[in-house]
Amino acid sequence: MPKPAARPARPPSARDRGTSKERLFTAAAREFAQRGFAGASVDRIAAAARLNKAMIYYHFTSKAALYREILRDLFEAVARRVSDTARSQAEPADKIRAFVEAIAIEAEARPHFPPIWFREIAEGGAHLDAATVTHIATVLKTLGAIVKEGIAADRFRPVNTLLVHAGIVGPLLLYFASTGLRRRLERGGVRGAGGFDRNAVVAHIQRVALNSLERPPS
Amino acid sequence: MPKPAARPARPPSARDRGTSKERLFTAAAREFAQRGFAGASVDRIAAAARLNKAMIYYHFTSKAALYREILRDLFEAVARRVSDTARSQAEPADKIRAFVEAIAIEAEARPHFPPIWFREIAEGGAHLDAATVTHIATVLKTLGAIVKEGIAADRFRPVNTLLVHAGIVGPLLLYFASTGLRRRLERGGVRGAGGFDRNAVVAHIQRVALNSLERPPS
DNA sequence: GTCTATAAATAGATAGAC
DNA sequence: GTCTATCTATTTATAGAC
Repeated sequence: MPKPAARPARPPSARDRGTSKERLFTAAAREFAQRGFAGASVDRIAAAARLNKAMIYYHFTSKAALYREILRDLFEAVARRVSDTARSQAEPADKIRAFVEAIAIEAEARPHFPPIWFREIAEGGAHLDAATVTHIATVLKTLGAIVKEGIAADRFRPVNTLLVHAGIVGPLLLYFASTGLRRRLERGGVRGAGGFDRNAVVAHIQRVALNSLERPPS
Repeated sequence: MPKPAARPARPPSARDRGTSKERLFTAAAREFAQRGFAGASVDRIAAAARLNKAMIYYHFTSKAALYREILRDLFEAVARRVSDTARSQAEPADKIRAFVEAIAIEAEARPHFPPIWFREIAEGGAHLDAATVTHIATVLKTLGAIVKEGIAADRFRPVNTLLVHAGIVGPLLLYFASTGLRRRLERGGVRGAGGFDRNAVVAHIQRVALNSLERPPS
């Protein structure tokens, strides 16, 4: 969704929130996350938004365009939050912690983020438009700048940014995307798979990422 | 594919390898990895195997059953290789290294593994049958046993097995599944995203995993 | 084992009334 | 802005000939 656009106060009727475009957008994000691009049905999206299918083609031009818009919105938000992270005067180590926290916050704020991102990776980024690629590049470059800063200050060892990124984003997305699967495994006899403390996960990933970066104090 | 079944020697004609069932299985794994379950078409699978669509229903009973069989085969192979890893007399640290290597080897031997696994996570494990869940549980339990052994020997700190697992499997799959996407990013201006050394990735993940586990030598 | 032909359902998309 | 009705293509699946 481009801009939430300051809306006048409205009776917030339980299930009837937002403009028709917003409702379609939300319903579509959910549907694409659950079923993937090919598996998603414009009929189901419209029904979930309590609208007719034709409204999707009125507000967006096609199923593919709607999906691209969701991807763009998603990475625009991630890129913005991550960028804010790096602009502070904090220590490099704290910036790494903030980077991890930023990804986690976006993954929680937009539950469709981890599943959609996993699917898009599997598809080789087939649906990413140029703007979205730019946002992803921003995330990578921001992390790269933090790492570089830490190395320059002799706090970090020289480590490839993409390895650091994979070490943070891989586990984080795996955790947030696997809620449903972990429940399934729990039922299948893997004890402890279902319940999991969000803060413990974030703290662990922060610690591991810093472990891989920081020089042992001399 | 249940058992490769000792086949008599056959003229290995360039593109005509294997029984019709094997060809369908291979083509299907590729198609499911590229397009996901919903996006895959039985017509395309059959065509890629140079067979008719009806043959899929002859050898397998449905598209869903074929997909489930691929998932089962995949995790059976992973579980077996990982189990072999833990049966040795090696040090706990070396077993962790071997675990990482085992996942990497399977991901390379079956290129459809990482994308299919990402998609299945996104779908909450909807297509996993009981046997497959057992294999996944075996992988988790094997890693758990290694961690426990290391803790008992006072070499590892007490760390939740699922966190260790996420720290290994998350980055590894992310790396192997993102080959296509990284090329796309490289073209989009992220230098160094495309080229990447497989051994460097595995070594890094081994090091990071052990960092998060091992007690500092006293 | 392998094929053709076809059934039956569902998909994305559009025209046009209101 | 929102709807109904419909077109067209594609889908999974099956029947039955060879």
